[in-house]
Amino acid sequence: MLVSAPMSAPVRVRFAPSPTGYLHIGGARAALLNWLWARHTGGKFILRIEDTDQERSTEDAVRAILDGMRWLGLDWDEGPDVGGPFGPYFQMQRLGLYKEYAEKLVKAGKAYACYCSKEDLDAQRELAKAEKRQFIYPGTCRDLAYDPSRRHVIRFRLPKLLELTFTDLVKGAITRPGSTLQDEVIVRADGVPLYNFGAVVDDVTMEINLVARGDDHVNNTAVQVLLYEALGYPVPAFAHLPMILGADKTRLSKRHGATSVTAYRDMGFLPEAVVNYLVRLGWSHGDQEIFTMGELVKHFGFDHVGATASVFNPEKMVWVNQTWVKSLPPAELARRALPYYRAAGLEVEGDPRLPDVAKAYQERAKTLVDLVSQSRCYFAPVEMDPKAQEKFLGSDAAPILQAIRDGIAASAALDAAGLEKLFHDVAAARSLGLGKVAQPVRVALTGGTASPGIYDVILLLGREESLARLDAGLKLAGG
RNA sequence: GGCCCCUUCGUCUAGCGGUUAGGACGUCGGCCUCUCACGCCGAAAACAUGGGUUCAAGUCCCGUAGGGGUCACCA
Repeated sequence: MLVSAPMSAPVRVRFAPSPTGYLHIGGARAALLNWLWARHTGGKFILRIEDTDQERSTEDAVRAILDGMRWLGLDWDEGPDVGGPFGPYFQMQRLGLYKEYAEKLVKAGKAYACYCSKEDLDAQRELAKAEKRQFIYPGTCRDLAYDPSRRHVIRFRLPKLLELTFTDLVKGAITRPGSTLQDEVIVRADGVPLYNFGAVVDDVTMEINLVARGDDHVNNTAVQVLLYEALGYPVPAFAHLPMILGADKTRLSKRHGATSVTAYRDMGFLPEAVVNYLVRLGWSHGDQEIFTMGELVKHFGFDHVGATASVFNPEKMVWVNQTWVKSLPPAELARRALPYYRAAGLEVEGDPRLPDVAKAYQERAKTLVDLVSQSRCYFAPVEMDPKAQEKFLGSDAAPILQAIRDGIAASAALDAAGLEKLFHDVAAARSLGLGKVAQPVRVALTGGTASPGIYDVILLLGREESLARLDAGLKLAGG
């Protein structure tokens, strides 16, 4: 008989990564949705490290995952570093617990020792494959006497059943024929539990009442439901989140480019934007595209998580990021850009122009890296683009540069209105369009053809630097 | 191959029996303009397919096709 966890209990959800690599996009989304649900309901978000695969788990990966989550702003109420009442939160530190629960099952006849060798089982699998048969463990050791002195694993004794149905919050009812299930190994020969058992024991003991995870786990769920029952605990609610695919519609992987969240940090994405993009991949709230964390917490629910896998679209993520870059207060944007300036070798710390630079560039920068590279001319010598020079700093530019130079040198105080008058006067005196005046000046001042409004550029550079660069430009123009 | 899940513009999606099938990214055209952006206006672009149920189906049911996932002493 299935027992459902009472949903009136405070929500306890978890993210349980295995530390075999960095925090990837898919894991980040699973973590995010769990976190949002916990915050939405006022429940708890637990972080548990499933490090029972000793071959592949590393401490570096643990660090990378915690890093990624912190960067995204996903704080956990219980877990590594913060502890909690149901710890420890690393599975390898909970071995005694699994042993205890496994022994309970064995004593109750719900699990048994299996002495089959890996080699033997592999051979049986091969044979089945050759005969185009499905291999299901035949229960060879089901009724053997328990002999702890022989090397053995523990297998779950599958109850007789026609089929098993559980309800998924995003996919609805999912039914699995009992004939496709088998006596799964739940504890290895070395006493370390396997995923299906470790996760269930932990979810039970940590009082998790909603399990939201990638839908690559749907096929594990039937056995897990049976394990909850065998252990005598209520079954939690499940929400299986569709995969994130690459452009070729296969599961997102390294082949598809950057897949770690920290790679996006390094590329100059804002965490708000990554969160915003990831949540919209599969979840929606009407037509709204841009959400603050607060709005997400307010509106998020599994009822609007779609059941279909979605393709990761880097262009749209860039757009989301750009939208966020535009919306940050300039001083804040400047503060966020600091590490990226440093990474680019630019010493900008304490430069009072920073917020103004950010303001001038925030609607043209798609990322923080972009912001830095576009604005480096204020913090480093001009790097002249040869094509720009050839096109705009010819001999005909010399008198224009000279006129602007003289105008700036003669002006009492530099301001936008004065500069506008100067440029218009210079243009009018020669019957030129404003562009004919502004472009050579822009190239002389920035080294390129694209920049914010020319008056803003001059104001950012200041009188001395502007004059110096105009002089240098004059030299190049043969003036 | 068995089993499970999925199927609205190229992509992310709205839709929860009656809509000119809406929005967003991207694309294309135009406006704005000192460049680049931003912004604004406009265009092309979708219900995989075949049967049902119903007065009425993108919405419900079944089949087919396609896609994804999973079949370990990995998670």
